[in-house]
Amino acid sequence: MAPRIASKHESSDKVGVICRALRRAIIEQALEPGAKLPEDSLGERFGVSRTIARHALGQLAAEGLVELRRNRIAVVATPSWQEARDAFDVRIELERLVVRQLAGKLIKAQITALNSHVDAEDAARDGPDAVSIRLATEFHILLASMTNSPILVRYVSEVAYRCCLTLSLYSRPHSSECAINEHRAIIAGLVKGDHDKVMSLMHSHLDSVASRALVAPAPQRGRDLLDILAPYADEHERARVVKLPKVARVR
Amino acid sequence: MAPRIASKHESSDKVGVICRALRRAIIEQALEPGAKLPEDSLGERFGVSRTIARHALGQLAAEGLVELRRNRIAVVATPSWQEARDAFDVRIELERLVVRQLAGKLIKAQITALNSHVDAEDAARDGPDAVSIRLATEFHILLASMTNSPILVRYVSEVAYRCCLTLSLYSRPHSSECAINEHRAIIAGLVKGDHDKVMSLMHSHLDSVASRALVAPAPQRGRDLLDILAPYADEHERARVVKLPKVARVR
DNA sequence: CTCCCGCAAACTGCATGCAATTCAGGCGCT
DNA sequence: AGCGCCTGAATTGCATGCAGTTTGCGGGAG
Repeated sequence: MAPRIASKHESSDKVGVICRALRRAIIEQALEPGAKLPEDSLGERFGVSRTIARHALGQLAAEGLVELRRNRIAVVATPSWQEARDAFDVRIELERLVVRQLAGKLIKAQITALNSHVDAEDAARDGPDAVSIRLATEFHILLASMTNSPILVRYVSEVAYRCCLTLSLYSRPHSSECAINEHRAIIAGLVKGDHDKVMSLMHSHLDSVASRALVAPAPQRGRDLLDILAPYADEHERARVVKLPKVARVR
Repeated sequence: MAPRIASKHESSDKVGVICRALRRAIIEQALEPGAKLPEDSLGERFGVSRTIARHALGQLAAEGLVELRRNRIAVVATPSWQEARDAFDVRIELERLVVRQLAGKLIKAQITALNSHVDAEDAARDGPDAVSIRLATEFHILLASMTNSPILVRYVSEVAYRCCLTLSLYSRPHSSECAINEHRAIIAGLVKGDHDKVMSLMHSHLDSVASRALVAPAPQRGRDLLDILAPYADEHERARVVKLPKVARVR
């Protein structure tokens, strides 16, 4: 097949494309924990060779989203309850750092962006759980990205994705309503600039997410990998990780 | 810490071997920031093909130790002063979590292990800086590994390595003496079990390491002119909305 | 002598091929 | 019928080959 010329100098990163697609499929629970990810199927679906698919799996494994056992088919990670708890513990500390850095320092455009993201969460409340879970996660990533600290962004993203994973393992039907209000409260706290207050807001927010999530196992079984991946195969690159959602498009 | 149970994110022997070797070479400053890492040289040196070397570089890039630019030779990462500062900020939070979890919970064997590690640091005081820096870093990783939280271990390791990198960039001749005493104090605090005390011990320890390391945002080692100029090149991209927007001495 | 252009070497991006290992299920044995 | 072995298909581990890009150097023009 004809290799397309890279019109955008960034989008010829095939590994990155696959990683983003799989990440998204995983956090939207299209790929459940334990789902198999054979290299050829992936390569075929995304139109690349096994080499590339393999490389992408390596990256995702480094992020903890995928488990890679030697000579075995890669699977979506299945974090144990304890690992999930640990992930939330780490996440709480990291996000406390995020809001501590951001409190009182947001500029207007950022506040606008946050508010419209939460509006999008609101709008998605009636939609599928998968989307609202993803949006809720992306709110936290959006927040982290405002620190302009690449390290912090990366770690918060990773750990948030992993927490998302555990949600799909241990959580029962999602009720995101309160989470949305808590997000609004956090924004308000950030604007107000009270460091301690907003840190404790974030802390209790994540605590409550964690305790809602970590109640009891509720496994469900899956479908065919190829079907699941079909919607993700050609990425609509618009939404990198977090971007202004399709609803309230500001500007 | 034994590589016995390699629940290590990355898969097999060969990639893991290369990663560990390079990590160590980097933190011992055998490979300075900016050093080139061509795939074939690596492959030849380690007796593997480029494919494997490439995969290893991908992993290290995910950890932030290596910079991977498309169609360009991979290089050892050269974190900016600000990135270094951010890394230390994250590290402080993570390690506070570590000691909070460990305070008063260490068993005798662990205490012994910690003490003998610090003894080793002591013994290496007269040796080359590289070794004592590595040992000091490994002390923190050893500590983290005692939490039995794989996530925490991974993040602490990563960020500690990155801080190490920073040290080789910005730090002047290392004086590890006080660090050793601080390590002993932390062990003592952990045994005693006073959570707040040991958290603040760790906090001030890392703070002092950071401030010893990040004295001035002026790199002094022989670096590429282009690297030095990099912060000036992107201009608006670099505008950090948070974090001392005014006082920052851009130089 | 300096600067610029262009070409060859070096290097990466990626696909493909082959050997080794695991997986699935059918057959024989008890 | 149950259990384990054995065999072929599926799948991974890894090396190599080819094409496209970058680098660096040498020669010619100014």
